[in-house]
Amino acid sequence: MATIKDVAALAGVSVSTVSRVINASGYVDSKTGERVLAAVEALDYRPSRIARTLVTRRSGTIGLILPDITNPFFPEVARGAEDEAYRHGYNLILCNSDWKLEKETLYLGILRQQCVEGVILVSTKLTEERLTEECRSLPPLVVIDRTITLDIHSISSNNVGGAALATKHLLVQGYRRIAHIAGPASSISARQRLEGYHRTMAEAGLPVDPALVVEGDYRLGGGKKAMARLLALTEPPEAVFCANDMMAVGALEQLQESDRCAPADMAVVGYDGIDLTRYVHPRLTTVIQPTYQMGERAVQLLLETIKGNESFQHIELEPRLAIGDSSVRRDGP
Amino acid sequence: MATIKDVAALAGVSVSTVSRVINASGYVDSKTGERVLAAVEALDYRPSRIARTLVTRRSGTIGLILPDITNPFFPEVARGAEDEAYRHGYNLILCNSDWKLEKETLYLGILRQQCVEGVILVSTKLTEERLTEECRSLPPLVVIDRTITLDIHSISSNNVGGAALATKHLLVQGYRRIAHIAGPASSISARQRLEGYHRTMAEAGLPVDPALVVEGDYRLGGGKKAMARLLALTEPPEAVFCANDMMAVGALEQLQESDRCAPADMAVVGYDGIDLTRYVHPRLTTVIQPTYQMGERAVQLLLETIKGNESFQHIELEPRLAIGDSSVRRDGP
DNA sequence: CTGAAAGCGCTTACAG
DNA sequence: CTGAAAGCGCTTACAG
Repeated sequence: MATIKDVAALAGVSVSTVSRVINASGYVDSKTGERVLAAVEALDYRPSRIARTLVTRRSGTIGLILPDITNPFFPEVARGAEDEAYRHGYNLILCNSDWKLEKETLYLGILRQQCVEGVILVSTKLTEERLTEECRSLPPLVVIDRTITLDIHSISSNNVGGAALATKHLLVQGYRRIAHIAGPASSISARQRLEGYHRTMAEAGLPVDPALVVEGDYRLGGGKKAMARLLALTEPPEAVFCANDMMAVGALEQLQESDRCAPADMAVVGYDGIDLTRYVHPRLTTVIQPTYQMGERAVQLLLETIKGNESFQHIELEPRLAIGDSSVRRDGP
Repeated sequence: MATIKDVAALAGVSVSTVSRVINASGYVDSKTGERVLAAVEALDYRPSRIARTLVTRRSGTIGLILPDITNPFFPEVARGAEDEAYRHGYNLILCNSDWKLEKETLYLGILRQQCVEGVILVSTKLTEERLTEECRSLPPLVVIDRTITLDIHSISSNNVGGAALATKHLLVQGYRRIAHIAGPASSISARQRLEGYHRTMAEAGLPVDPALVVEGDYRLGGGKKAMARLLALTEPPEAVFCANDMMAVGALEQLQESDRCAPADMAVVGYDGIDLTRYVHPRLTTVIQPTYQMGERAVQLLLETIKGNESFQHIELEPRLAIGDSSVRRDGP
C-alpha cells in the first residue's frame, strides 16, 4: 500500500502539499496539483482513514445497535440508515444486541473505542438516566423506536395514532364489538397501541368489555393463544386489532384451525407492515410503520449534529393503514 | 476522553508500562500493574482502537458486502457473521451493493481505506479475474454463495445436491411428471439447481418434457406466471419444484387463483427456507439453506487467514429438506 | 504557493 | 522490570 510519503516523493513535493491537493484545502498551484494527482493515480494511492481519523477525530463511521437483524422489522431500518450513510460517505457498523442490556452497553463501549462519529440505538433497553449519562462520554446518539423525554435525539412512530387508524378502520367497516390482542405490557409500543385502541373506542362512545383485551407476546404463538381465548368467550368479538403482524398471523391460523375464517367470521387487523402480511391468506390489513425512513432520518439527525446543530429533536413519524382482505366487510356495513 | 498519557501520569509510570499492562505483554511488576489498573479504572480509560490500528494494522473490523439486507436471504448470513465476529472481538461494517458491480467495487475500496482486516463478499458480481486482482491489494477475502475456482476462499451451499433432494422427495411421493420453475439463467445458483433437477430425473430414468421447464425471475410474480404457463399445458405436471421460495409462493397463489390447490392438484416444493414458507398455506416443503452457518463460517475462515493460515478453502455446506404440506401425497404413492 | 515540524494515541524494539 | 525514542500515516498551524 502506497502512503502519502510515496506520493510526495514521486511528485517531488512535500507531504503537506499532497495532503492539500487530496483534501482540496488551501492554495496549491495547478501544475503542482496535476503532478500530485498523477502520482496518486500511478501508485493507486488511497489515503488511510485510520491515520486521518487519528488526527481529525472523524472516522466516517456510525454505529447501529439493533436487537436482531433477523427480526423482520429491522432490516428495513438498517437499510434506510445505510443508504443515507452511503450518500454522505459514511459507513455503518452493525451490532446485534439481542434485546440485552449488557450487549448494548458492551457495544456502546466498543463503538466509542472504535471512534464512531455517532450511534443509533434501536429499541434500547437502557434507562433514560443511563442514556443521558452515556451521552456525556459518547458521540452523538439517536434513539429509534423509543420515546425519550430528555435531551437525546429520538425517532419514533406514532403508535397511539397508528392504533387509532386500525381501530377506526374496523369501526368504519361497521364492527362494534372489537377486541384487542395487545403486546407485552413491558413494551412501550404495546402500551401505546393499547391506548390508541382504548381512546378510539371511547371516542366512538363504545364501552370496552375487559374480556376483549388479551395480552400476547408479540409472537405468532401468543397471537394464536389469544385468539383461542377470544373464540372461547360466550360472546366472541366481531373483529380484532392485533398489536403486531406476527400475532395477527397467529390469530389467522387459529381462526382457520377452528374452522372459521377472516373476515367472514371475524375481521383481523395487524400492525407493522412486514412483508409476510402480503403473502398470507387472506391478505392482512395492517398499519405500516415507516421503518426505512426511521433509519434514514436517524442518520440525517446524526449528521446534522456532527455538523454542529445543537438542538435536540424528537421526530415522530406517521404510520399508514394498508387495507387487505382480512378486515373488509363483504356484506357491507 | 482519557488517553494513555493521562493513565501513565496518574499511575506515575511511563506510557510503555501502561501499554504493557493493558495488553498483558512483557514483564511488569504486580504492584506497578495494580497501580496502572487503578488509574485505568479511575479515569474510565478506553484505549483508542484507531491509534492502535495505525501501528498494529489490526482494526478489529471486517467488511460485509451483500446485495440487500432487506432481502430475506441475507439477514441470516449477516447475523451468523456478526455473532462469530462478536465472539472474537471483531466488528462488522455492513454494505449493501444492490447487486451492482460499481457499488461492490466502491465499497471494496472504502473498506480497504478503512483498514478492515478482511472482507466477506456475498453473491458478488465481480469476475474471477477482477477478484484475484483485488486480492493482491486487499485484506483476506471470502466469497459467499458463488463458486470460485481460483485462489479465493469460498463458501457455498450444494445447489445441485439440494435440487436433487427436492426432486427425489417428489419422486418418492410417487410423482412422475415433475416440472421445474427455474431461476434466471444468468444466476449460477439457478443453473445449478436446474442441473440437480435434470440429473435426478435422468437417474430415475424419467425423460423431461422440455415444456415442463419454465424460467422465472426468482420473484413472486415470475413464479405466478410460470405456474400459469404450466397450468395451460394440455398435460400439466403433477408436481413442480421451484428454484426458490418466492417463486413457489407465487406458484401457490396462481394455483389458488385457478381454483386448484396444493398438493391435491399439484405438489409444490420451494428452495431457500425463508421464514415465509412456514406461514403460507399449505405450509411449503422447501430446501433449507444453511445461511446462518455461511456467515459464521465466512468469519471463521477470515480469522484463520488473519492468523496466518495460507491454504485456500472452498467450503460447500449441505442444505436440508424440510417437508411441509405442499408436497405430501395424501392418497399415498 | 510550499515545506518543516509538531502532534493525533498508541505499540514496539532497544537500552538500561 | 521499566522508560526513552521512534514510528504508524495522516493533518494542521506556522513560517517563509
